Amino acid sequence: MEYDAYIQTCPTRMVLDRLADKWAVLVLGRLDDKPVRFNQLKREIDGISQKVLSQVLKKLERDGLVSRKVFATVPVTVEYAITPLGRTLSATVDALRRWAEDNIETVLAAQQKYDRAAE
Amino acid sequence: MEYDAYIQTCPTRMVLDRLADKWAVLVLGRLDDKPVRFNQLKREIDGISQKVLSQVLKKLERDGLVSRKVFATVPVTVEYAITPLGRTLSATVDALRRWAEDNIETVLAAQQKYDRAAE
DNA sequence: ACTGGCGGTTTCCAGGAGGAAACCATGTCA
DNA sequence: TGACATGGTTTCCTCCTGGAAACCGCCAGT
Repeated sequence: MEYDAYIQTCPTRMVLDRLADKWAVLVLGRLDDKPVRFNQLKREIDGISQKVLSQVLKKLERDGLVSRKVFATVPVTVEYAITPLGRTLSATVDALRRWAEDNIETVLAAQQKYDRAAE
Repeated sequence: MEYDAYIQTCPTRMVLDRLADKWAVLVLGRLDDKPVRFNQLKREIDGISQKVLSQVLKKLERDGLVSRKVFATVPVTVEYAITPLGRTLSATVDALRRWAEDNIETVLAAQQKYDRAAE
C-alpha cells in the first residue's frame, strides 16, 4: 500500500514515465474534447509520426486511459476516446500544456538571460 | 501571441518536452518543500545518475524554474531551490505524480486485463 | 487500370539518452 | 598518508527512440 514515485522499483515510476511524455500529453489533450480518428489525430498533432502515434495510443489503451472502437465502415474507421479513468487525468495534463503556453515568454526570457550570463 | 503546443515549430513544444519528463517532475516535487543540496537530491531520487541529475538541474535553471546558490563552506555546498516561476508550476507537476501514486492499482489492473485479452 | 484515403505494421538506420566509472579540486578526519 | 565527502565534468559504450519510407488489405472514385 506504500506507493512512492521516488523509489526506483515502485510501479508508480513506470506510470509516471509514460504520462510524463510530450506525445501522451498532446494525445490526451485532443481526446478530452471528443473521440477522434487515427488520421485526424495525426493531422492535428503536428510532427508526430504514424509509428509513434500508434505506439502511444497502444500504451495509453493498455493503461486503461484510452479506448479504441472499430467501426465496420469502408474504409474501416477507428475511433479513439478517453475513458473515465483517463478523464480523471486529463485536467492535470491539460494544465501542464496550458502552463507551457501561458509561460513560454517568461521561460524564453529566462533562457536568454541565462545564455547571456554564460558568455 | 498565438502559442499552440500542437504546432511543431511553436516554442511551447520545447518547453512541454522539458517539463513532460520523469526526472523533471521528481526534481521539482522535491524542491517544492524546501531547498535541497545536490547529493541530497541524488539520494532522495532513487535511481537517478549524477550526470542526469546535473543535466536536469542545469536545464531547469536555464528555464528559470530552479535557482542555484553556492555556499563557501567546506566542502562547497550547493543548494537548489524552486523559483517563483517554478512554484507556479509545481502544483501541476505534483498533481501528475500524485495521480500516478493514487491510480497505480487501477492502471495495473487495466494492464493485466489488456494483456490477458491479447493472448 | 490507377490513384488515393484509412489504419495501421515492419524494417532500416542515425542520433540521442543515459548508465558506469574515472577524474577533478578542496579540505577534514583518523 | 590515505580514505571520505561535496559537486560536479568528461569519457566510453550501449540500448532505445523515433523518423522515413515501404508495405499491407480494402474499397471508392476517375
